[in-house]
Amino acid sequence: MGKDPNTIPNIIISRLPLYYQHLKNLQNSDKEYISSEELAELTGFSSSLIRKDLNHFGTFGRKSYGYDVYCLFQQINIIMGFNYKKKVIIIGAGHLGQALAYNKGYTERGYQLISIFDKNPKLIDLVINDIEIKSINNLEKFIENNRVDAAALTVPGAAAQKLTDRLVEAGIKAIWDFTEVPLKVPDDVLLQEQLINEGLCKLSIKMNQLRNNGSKELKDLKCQQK
Amino acid sequence: MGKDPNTIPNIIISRLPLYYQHLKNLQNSDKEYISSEELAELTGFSSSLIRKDLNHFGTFGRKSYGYDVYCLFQQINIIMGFNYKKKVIIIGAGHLGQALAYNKGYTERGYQLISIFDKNPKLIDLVINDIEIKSINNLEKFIENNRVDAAALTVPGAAAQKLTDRLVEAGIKAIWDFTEVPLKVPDDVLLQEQLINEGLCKLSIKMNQLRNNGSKELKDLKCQQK
DNA sequence: TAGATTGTTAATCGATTAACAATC
DNA sequence: TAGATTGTTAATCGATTAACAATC
Repeated sequence: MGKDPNTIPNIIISRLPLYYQHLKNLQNSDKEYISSEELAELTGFSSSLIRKDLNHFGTFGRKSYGYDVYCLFQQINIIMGFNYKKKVIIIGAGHLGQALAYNKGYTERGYQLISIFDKNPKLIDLVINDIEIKSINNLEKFIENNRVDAAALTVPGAAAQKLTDRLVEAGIKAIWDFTEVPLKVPDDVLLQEQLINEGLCKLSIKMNQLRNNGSKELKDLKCQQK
Repeated sequence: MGKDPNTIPNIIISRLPLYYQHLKNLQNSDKEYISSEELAELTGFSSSLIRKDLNHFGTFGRKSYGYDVYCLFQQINIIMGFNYKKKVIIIGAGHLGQALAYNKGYTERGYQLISIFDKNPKLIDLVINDIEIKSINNLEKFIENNRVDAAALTVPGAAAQKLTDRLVEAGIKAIWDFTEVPLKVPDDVLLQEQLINEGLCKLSIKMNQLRNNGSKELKDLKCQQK
């Protein structure tokens, strides 16, 4: 699977969202062409790496000009599958689930948010950003009657595996997981973790390094017990 | 800087949040020891890599037993700087900012959320999770009177750079950035991107690969124009 | 034409894995 | 003791960078 020559290497996949982000932002500029060197400046990756990443998918550049900003963005959209329409639902209408209902990121990435589910009777029938919160009791029926390509999971950790099982059982093949608990899914189901607090972790680590002046103190730690 | 032998390699930093997550979840189990092989099962990293990562910081294991689940968690907390207290504010009380006000991830990571700011008069004085939304006009005064270690930025892209400049000017050294626009900060300010839609991107790429049966069609793309 | 910048190969660098002695 | 599992070295693997011919 990882050896299929047609599979995109994970290391490239990890950089694609950032390429997308910058090329999207460049669409509003008056820039027609951008060089790999300028993209390097923006993304922090080396120009050489960028040229190599792009050449994995095809030939996009124009020698001595660079890359056509509009065209490259179109190609990145194709590579990321954004021109393919996907329907998504949100499971859990708590604070995070509601915020995700207002997220502006779906459409440009080819997603359409079609429903939100919760078990709390006080939330059911509430309308969030034009989308009515439905009872979780109706989840299976809804999936049966509507093509649903992906589900965002924003429920408390304790409920997460049970709801995952229901989603899988109902035929969902892609889960965007915001819970911070380990979930089990069959091999044919895509499980994408979104560690909402990852940035908080990394900032803490880096602040700590600065405090320690190069984390000298993080060198010979020990577990005390025998 | 990257060559300082006391600096934690970025590649290890990138794995630490996941180690933390799993060790935290293990605290509630009755497991006393965990082997690198079991951690490999949980995290998806190889046991060899895990042992090597941990040995970067010290000696935590017990031969033939594995790692003490409680003690290793304590050490990871130290490594990540979570036992050091940090005060954080949120800039932007929109849907995402409000959801972040309810985020349960601060305390366990050593953060304390102390204030939220917005420019919308309708939001000012509103209380979210016991925290009063303050006018952005009072930002500088607040930072002057309170130690603030980090700021979460959840404002519209158009306002992002201006507010970043104000935060930097006021002395903030760490920014947790949820905007999807490129921000400029001085070298001594930590800027941590949190691409909220990254998971949506990766799911789309992977769904697309499956559709294309190994993305054969993503091999010889071209920009049409001459 | 001279200058710029790509696409791509070869060289380098660094990260991961395999293996195993040490030892609990 | 026999079995398990660490810590660590050496070997391998893969990713990044340097370099440059091609060419716009």
